[in-house]
Amino acid sequence: MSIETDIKQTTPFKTPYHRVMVNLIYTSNWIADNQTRILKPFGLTLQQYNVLRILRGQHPNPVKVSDITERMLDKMSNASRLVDKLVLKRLVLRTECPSDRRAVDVVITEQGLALLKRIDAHLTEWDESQRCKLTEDEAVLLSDLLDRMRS
Amino acid sequence: MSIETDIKQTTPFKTPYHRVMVNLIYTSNWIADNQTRILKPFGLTLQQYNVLRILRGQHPNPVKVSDITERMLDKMSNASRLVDKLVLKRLVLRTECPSDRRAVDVVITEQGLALLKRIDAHLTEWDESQRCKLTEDEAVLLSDLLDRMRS
DNA sequence: TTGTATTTAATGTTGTTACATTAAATGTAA
DNA sequence: TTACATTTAATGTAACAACATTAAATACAA
Repeated sequence: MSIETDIKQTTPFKTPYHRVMVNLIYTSNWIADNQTRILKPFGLTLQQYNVLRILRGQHPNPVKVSDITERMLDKMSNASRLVDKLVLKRLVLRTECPSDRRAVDVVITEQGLALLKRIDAHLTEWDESQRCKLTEDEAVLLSDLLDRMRS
Repeated sequence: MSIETDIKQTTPFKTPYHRVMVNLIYTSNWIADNQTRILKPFGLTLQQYNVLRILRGQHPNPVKVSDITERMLDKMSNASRLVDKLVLKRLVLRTECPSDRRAVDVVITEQGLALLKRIDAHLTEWDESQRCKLTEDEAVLLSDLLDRMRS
């Protein structure tokens, strides 16, 4: 369905550039909504899930809170409080970094890894179900266009 | 810059499909951040701005709160409270819908239209500055790929 | 070493969002 | 009409985000 139909736009967009901006935000929200719905039964927000993924990417090495912030999709202020939540759920461990006592090392626990594994099955299923809509070449092309947009 | 560099991704994405999902959310956040920064001096949030645009699109006809909700880019629960804020700033008027007393008609004021006009100049300037990054054909292609992704 | 700037994480505050609930108006079927 | 379901907006709430500030540790230059 075209973006105009989706948002019940009555007047046409001024330019294809404006159309693509609106379409991007709409599509991004659509993806985030889908993923949030999948994560909800597991008691994780999208952001908490992203933090866990970052930690798994470095496992078994620790990641500093500042590094987590840098790598989050939305550069946000609060990796600290997100890690708090994950510590409460015993999905990560927080320890003082030995080489720099300002910094805090965060590591994903076995429990965290196990949860991610269960969730990945569901998210992958959704990914697969979407996959047929674009060919692999089109997915590559789309990513390249996005990269150039931000360049 | 490629999405991998932007988010300091160390391990490659599993598939081009996964890459495009991450890239989409990242790019959408990038656009929203830019627009939010432009709107801030005018005391509007991105959502409030979007509501005003929807109202301008129908001006001088009123739009019901439920219609606003339907047309918002992120289908959110709170058009009601957003309209509250805009009423306080005298940018919109809220009146009971004569034909259905459950519904509430919202209309943008002259003051609202004037503010939008001032803001549009700035946002258009940003749009223009970004425009050279994609040709018009590429913008059309990008929108089409996004539409198909959601199809 | 000392003083100053910088980095890092945590916290305080304010506003926003997500979700559930409420209350009023309307639609509908018996 | 009456009873019941549905629609609509508003509100209560808890969690979250944005932004500024704080406090501690470190870097660095004089």
